[in-house]
Amino acid sequence: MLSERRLQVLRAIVQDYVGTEEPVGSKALTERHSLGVSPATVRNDMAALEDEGYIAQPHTSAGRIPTDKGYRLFVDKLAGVKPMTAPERRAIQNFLDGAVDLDDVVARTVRLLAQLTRQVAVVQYPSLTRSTVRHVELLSLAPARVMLVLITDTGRVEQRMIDCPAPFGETSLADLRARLNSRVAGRRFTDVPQLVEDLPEGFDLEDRGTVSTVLSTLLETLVEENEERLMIGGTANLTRFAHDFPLTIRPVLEALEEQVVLLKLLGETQDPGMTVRIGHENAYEGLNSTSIVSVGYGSGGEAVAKLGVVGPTRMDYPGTMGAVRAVARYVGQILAES
Amino acid sequence: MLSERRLQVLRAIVQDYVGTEEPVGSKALTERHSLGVSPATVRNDMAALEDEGYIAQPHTSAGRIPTDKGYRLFVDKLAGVKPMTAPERRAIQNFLDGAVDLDDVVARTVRLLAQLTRQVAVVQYPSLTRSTVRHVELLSLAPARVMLVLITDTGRVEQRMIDCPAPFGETSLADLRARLNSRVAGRRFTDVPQLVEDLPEGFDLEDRGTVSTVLSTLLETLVEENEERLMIGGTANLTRFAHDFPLTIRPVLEALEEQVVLLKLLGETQDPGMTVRIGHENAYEGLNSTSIVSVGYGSGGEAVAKLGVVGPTRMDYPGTMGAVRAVARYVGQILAES
DNA sequence: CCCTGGCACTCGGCGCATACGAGTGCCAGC
DNA sequence: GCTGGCACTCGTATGCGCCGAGTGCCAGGG
Repeated sequence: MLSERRLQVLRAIVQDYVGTEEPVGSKALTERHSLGVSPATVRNDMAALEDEGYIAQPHTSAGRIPTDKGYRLFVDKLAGVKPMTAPERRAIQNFLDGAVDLDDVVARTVRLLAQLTRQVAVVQYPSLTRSTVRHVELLSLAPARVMLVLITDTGRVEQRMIDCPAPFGETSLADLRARLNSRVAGRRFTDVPQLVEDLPEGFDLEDRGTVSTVLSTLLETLVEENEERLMIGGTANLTRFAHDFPLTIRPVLEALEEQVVLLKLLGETQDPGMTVRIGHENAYEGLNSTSIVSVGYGSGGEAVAKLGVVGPTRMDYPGTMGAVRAVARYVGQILAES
Repeated sequence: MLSERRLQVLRAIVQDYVGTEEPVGSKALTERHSLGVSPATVRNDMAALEDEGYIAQPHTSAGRIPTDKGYRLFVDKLAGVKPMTAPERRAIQNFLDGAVDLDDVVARTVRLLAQLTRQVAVVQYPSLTRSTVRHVELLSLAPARVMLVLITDTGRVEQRMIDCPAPFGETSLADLRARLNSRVAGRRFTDVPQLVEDLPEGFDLEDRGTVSTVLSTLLETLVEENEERLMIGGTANLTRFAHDFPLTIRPVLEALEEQVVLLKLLGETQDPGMTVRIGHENAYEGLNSTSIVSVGYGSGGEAVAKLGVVGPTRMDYPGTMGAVRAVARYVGQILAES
């Protein structure tokens, strides 16, 4: 177990390193923080911290920088979440209040997060898995052509074109629309398959083929859309910490384009609260020198999706966590209102 | 007017520079291209080309690199469009054929363009301005709450929530839906305002407020959605030509996030064919060291949106133009089919 | 037992001088 | 108008030496 002072030393190292982006030495530490002890003592503490793997030297006889393990301890034990100031909270609310639809909410959220944290922001579209069906609409575009429109309670809309095996009358369509909605409206997506199973039986023989086609398209849409989408913003911020590496920024950009990877990382944790994944804790190799701060958000108490930021491991964790938490909270409010 | 050989020298310089990314000298030129003259002669030609502003020296006594003006001449007069090979064409078609909806078409197009050109790809969603209304759907979610869903002939769907000034019955809604569609279905967006102008008059006094609200929301949606959206991909490719500059990549990333800027640049040219904007020809400062190759695409003969790539001015113009043109053609086919 | 000041040592970064070589412009000759 | 030759330029690479921040270790003192 580390002594209290050594923890303070670690905290000071993290803070200084995050601020200056340069390895921090014992002398500088004692000057900038009132630890009440001499550099020599700090050196001993640093040696101990290094033995334990919390900090490391990039080169012999240089200052120390925190390791992933050091950041982990910092986040878990040494740092709180820095709350947003009142003006910041107002700005967040104002900015989000102007949104006109779901796309706009997500787009604004991404911009906002990117600006607040000056890092890359990632916002997952509200998930369909935990959502409910608000309405299913069927439109006849041609005698044997139907458009299926699925509307969720989060305001998301998905549509599919369906080529029917046989012409399908306007009255049959209205009938199907009514029966379908009476069964699935307000229900969870996961429940839909059972709910519509026996629906074709209520129709004339000639229409059953079309009804089945429509239903299977609906189920397909539900499944496909479980591959949720992401919106990403603030990639220009990557250049801020790229003086050392076009080498490091490339895999990050690649990871950001591979939305599957990001979705997996975001989804991995079931923790309802905030998650911080530091450096090598991210399973994906290209993100080994970044940290991801994410949190669930949703309209009710229930989280329906995640949002977060991707930044260098040397990030301002308290500030970032504060911003992420605040934004998630306000987005939840906005979604609940609409 | 430049002599034939001098044009050949310019062409050789552009080709070599694009290949090697290094300033090209007179000796290397004669070795790699059979110009039939000695380096000294080439030097004279190069001096002439430099006087005319087609090439420049980064430093005294280094090789020459093409200027924007040089690239311009190259693109206009010296280079053709390199057609895709048959296997490439097949690959494009296969890749695009798998798309399930409009979002997917656009997403696949972006990926494809980025991979083919190894640059940043930009695809504008099919524009609503030149599109027609396929269907307007109205859904009653609560007594005084209506959802408006607008479906375009390109398969795009937009939805808006409407709070009605007064409760609105299911029958009135059905009535409005029918009347609205009979007027606007199949019509161009730009024509919609006149077409619905007198619609409220056919309704009971108590319903007119709601009808007006719905109509104005519809018109609003049309206008708002004229701010078209973009999808961008392949940003990781920026790092390929960034060994010299994290300084150059940043403004490009910023420009890519400012979709307004890109939309403006894409929209600026009315040329139905391919447009190449080289370096400073781009009005936006951050893109002064990039070139944009863009072309319109659409389902009929008519272009409804643009797509293209953003890359360094030192790009392979013939190849890029070939890829852009081919992709645009196939996307048009896909859209026409659906 | 822990803290402290002192001291020798390490090593990366910076400035400087030098050498190298690619490339140029010019000129005289064919 | 093309060519070969030649002197010149200048950016880059290389090697060297210095400097200083920072360390580890140790002996002494509370």
